[in-house]
Amino acid sequence: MEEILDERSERVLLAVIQSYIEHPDPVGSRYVTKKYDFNYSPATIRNIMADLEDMGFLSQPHTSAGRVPTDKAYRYYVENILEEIKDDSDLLEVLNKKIRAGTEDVDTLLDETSRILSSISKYLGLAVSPGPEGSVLRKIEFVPYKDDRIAVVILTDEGVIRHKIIKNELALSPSELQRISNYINRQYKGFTIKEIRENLAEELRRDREMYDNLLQRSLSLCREAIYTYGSHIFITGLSQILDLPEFSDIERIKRISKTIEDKHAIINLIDRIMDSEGVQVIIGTENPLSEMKELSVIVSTFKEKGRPTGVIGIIGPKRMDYSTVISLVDSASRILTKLFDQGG
Amino acid sequence: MEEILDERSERVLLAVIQSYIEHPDPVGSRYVTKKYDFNYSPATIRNIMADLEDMGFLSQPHTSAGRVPTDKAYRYYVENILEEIKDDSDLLEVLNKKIRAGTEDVDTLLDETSRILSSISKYLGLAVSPGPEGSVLRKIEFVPYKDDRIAVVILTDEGVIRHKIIKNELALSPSELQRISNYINRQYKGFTIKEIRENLAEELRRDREMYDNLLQRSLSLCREAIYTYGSHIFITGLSQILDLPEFSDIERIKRISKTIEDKHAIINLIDRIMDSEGVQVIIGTENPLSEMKELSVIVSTFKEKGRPTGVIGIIGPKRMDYSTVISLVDSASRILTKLFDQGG
DNA sequence: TTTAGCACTCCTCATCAGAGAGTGCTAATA
DNA sequence: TATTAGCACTCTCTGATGAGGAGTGCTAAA
Repeated sequence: MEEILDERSERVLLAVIQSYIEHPDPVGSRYVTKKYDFNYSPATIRNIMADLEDMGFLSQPHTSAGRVPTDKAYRYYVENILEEIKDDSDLLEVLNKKIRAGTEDVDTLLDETSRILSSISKYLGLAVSPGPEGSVLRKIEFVPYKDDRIAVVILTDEGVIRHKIIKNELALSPSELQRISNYINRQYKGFTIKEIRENLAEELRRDREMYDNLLQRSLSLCREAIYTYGSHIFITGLSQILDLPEFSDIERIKRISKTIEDKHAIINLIDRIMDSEGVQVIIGTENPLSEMKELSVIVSTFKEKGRPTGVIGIIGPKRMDYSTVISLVDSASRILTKLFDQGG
Repeated sequence: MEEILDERSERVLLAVIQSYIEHPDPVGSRYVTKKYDFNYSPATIRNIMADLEDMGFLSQPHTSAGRVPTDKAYRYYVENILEEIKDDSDLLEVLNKKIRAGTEDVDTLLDETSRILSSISKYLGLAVSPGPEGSVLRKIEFVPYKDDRIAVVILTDEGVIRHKIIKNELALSPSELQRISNYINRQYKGFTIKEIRENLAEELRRDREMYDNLLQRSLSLCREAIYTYGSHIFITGLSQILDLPEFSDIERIKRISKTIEDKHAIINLIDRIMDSEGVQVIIGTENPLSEMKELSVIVSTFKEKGRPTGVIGIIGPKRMDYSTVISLVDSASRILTKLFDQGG
């Protein structure tokens, strides 16, 4: 599967990619020799580049243009060539400070993180809050609100807070609500939302005949409360990437802004990532979302108690500065993980 | 101040504007006579158009092009020509249904409303939740959370729910927190957040010497809780307006997307509107935000108990279909107002 | 007061040629 | 045998040119 290039070809490939990352113009053989002072003539480089094209690493927009890296080239670059990840302590400082200064509500924190990632990288910042599997119930409160309404507040170990208003169809009194809160808290604290959902379905089925009135009420109320619990997704910095030369094409901008608005699709994408360790790099067509075939996505999970809970990342053009971005995402996820383990 | 046009000029102006709204190409005299069958020749129309240009209603991109309406023309159009507002009951149906089906949390409701306005109008949807002046405290709860954290939940009469995590620096016990909740609720229920803020500052100053310990704690905790309370702003549908021909210019798109991201500026704009009755139309350069000089903003407040609480609206190109959009915004604000007065 | 006629202006679009960048191939070279 | 110089070729890009068209303003006639 994995092709190995001899050192010389690799150097040429690296040169083409680097040049293309700097400015998105097709790279010619002469330019490569001059800029990266090879000890070979343009003709030799041309031969090598022709070989690289045959192997699928480079492509030509048209016969007499220079070469452009393919997705395969970027993949090879990320896998094999990339220098060690540098810890950019300046940026980390900013990130760290901002994160600590802010509120501790996870949604706000992630929104902020996404913005920071965007402003440092000049690409799109991405952050996804813990979903039902990653959210451990800490406390649930049923607070009487207007006449026939109840406000439910859910607090999780991870720091996610969610609220919801539901109808008080059974006309439960404040003291009953208090008792229900207590019951659910006793019963389900420490379980993930997903586990609670499943448990609840089970119990409701089982208790249908046993018919303990308050219990039934509690359970169905609780079910309603956590029914809509899901990840929140933050994508920020659209105006940043509009400055990039590859987005001078309006059709592209349209596609991208539609993709960003469709958060549903992105949640699906994220689900696949949750199982993997470390920083994930998804280049162009590797992405199952075809709308993102001209973009690369760099993501990493952050963890709480060793379990992946959420995702942060950066979305940018394929010709992005991978080493910087990867280390940035990596560092950010470490910072968040540390923060979570302290704060938990 | 207000110029009056004779009927014939007005008809010509109307024709130019309507044509330009249909498609953004400069309108020529011949086209006007043909399309809107005037009983005059192109030459006559030309003379009229030249007069309208002198008066500042029309302008020419270049000597031998047709005419384009100026901001002044749109203003005149909106003030004088616009037919009566039509109640588009189909759209209202959709809006009404969607709004009722959704949750009752105001932020979610407004987000949804903004999306609906956008999808119906094909422009940007705008919605702003009640700020400190428009939010009447219904209930505040201090819930013990992690070790040294308190979750504060604020419920308002309008249906806004806000939560915040604050540090429990004074190590207050759950029962103390309960007592504080009770105290604040008794004291401040029915006041707006703004009033509470002012009151709180006052009381804190007064009590500094009197020194009732729990009271002091309650007040400062409460202050911290409502300190950050502010409007939330929802602007949706960027990808919608990218399809419009006037946004085929990238620089424009950049400007607009930057403007949208800077919600701060928009909040300022909104503040001015809160005092006015009915639907407001802000055309191009009338807008204090210079970044929006190529856009028009149609907004209206919605009310609770006769008091304006929030704002909804539509942002689009200047050559928008004003009568439809105005009636849409008007209807939407009525629906929300009704909803609020029932639900309150 | 209205309109026909006309010269004029300016934009748009297609065409074309020349410059430039880059290639692949071949033959000479180290 | 690997490398390189040379060269013909291909393709894009740019700017110039010119025809066509839409629309105007002005003048003079109806």
